Amino acid sequence: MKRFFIEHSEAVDINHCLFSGQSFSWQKHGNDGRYVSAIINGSAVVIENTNDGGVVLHTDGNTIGVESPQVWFRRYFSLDVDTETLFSEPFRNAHPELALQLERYRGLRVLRQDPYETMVTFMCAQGIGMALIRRQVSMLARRYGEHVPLSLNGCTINLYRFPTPSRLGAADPMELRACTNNNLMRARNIISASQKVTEGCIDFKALASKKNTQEDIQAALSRCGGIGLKIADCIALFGLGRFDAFPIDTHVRQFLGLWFGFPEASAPLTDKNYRILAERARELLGEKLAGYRGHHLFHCWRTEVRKMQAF
DNA sequence: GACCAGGACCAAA
DNA sequence: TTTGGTCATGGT
Repeated sequence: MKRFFIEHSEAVDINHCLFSGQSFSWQKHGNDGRYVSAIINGSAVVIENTNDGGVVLHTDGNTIGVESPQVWFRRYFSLDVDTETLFSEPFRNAHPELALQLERYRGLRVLRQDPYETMVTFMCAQGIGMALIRRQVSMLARRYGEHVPLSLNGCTINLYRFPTPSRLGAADPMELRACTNNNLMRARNIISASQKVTEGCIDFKALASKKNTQEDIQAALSRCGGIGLKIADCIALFGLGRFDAFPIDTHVRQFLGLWFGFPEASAPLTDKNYRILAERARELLGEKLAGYRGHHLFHCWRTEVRKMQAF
């Protein structure tokens, strides 16, 4: 493993990032949890938290994907977004108590993750708890992903690459269902969507283009079975780097009602109501970074109000 | 034992 | 257009 010291002037709360950014593949190591590991863009990556204005990045090569580790870190943790001034002064004045709570999460980053991995992961996230979601993703990688043993400080860590689209596309649904909470429909949906990626019917690079509106992306992705508005928006936000996407789940709906008094938030989340709420949220938070800001609100809500289990 | 957990989808009203 | 049931299982 090679070591790269990554200095960053902006605050980065790695642990919150990795949980909140849906990075189910990360693993924590050591009693103090100082080391976290994963395979990103085909490279083994270990982040060592130094808590002194930097992190040490351990990788198995000089690049991650096609980028240098420094460039990768900046892009993956979206350090190009200034989270110090994420919420405008008018917003902070209008919601002073909330603004104070949000201060604690300034180091939270929305990650730019692999779109295919993001897609499959969120397809596993329907109507069940976090523990089950993480287990499904972990089982998929173990059963269908390539094994990568990693040596760190004399200990061996067993990592698994996330399966390729062609591997999952060729899987037997009856076998795959063991990894999808025994849900046969979900297994079939993942296989079908993976085939679409392999065949090029779903082209993430083209989808991410700024030329596409949120509606375009939602329409293209929800042609896949098992992907509705919410999952499509999650793929856009976390996998396509579209920080204007604003996914609304049960938690988002709750805080839109409680914190901002949106009357529509008390109604069920039908497609029509979803679109109304998303539009109102974009008006409140600004178009360009609505999803990024929404994720800070989400994480604050989950941590302060609805206690979520730790990373 | 009930209820909820980071939904999608179909049929019926 | 909205409502209700279904898929599934583990934690509280």
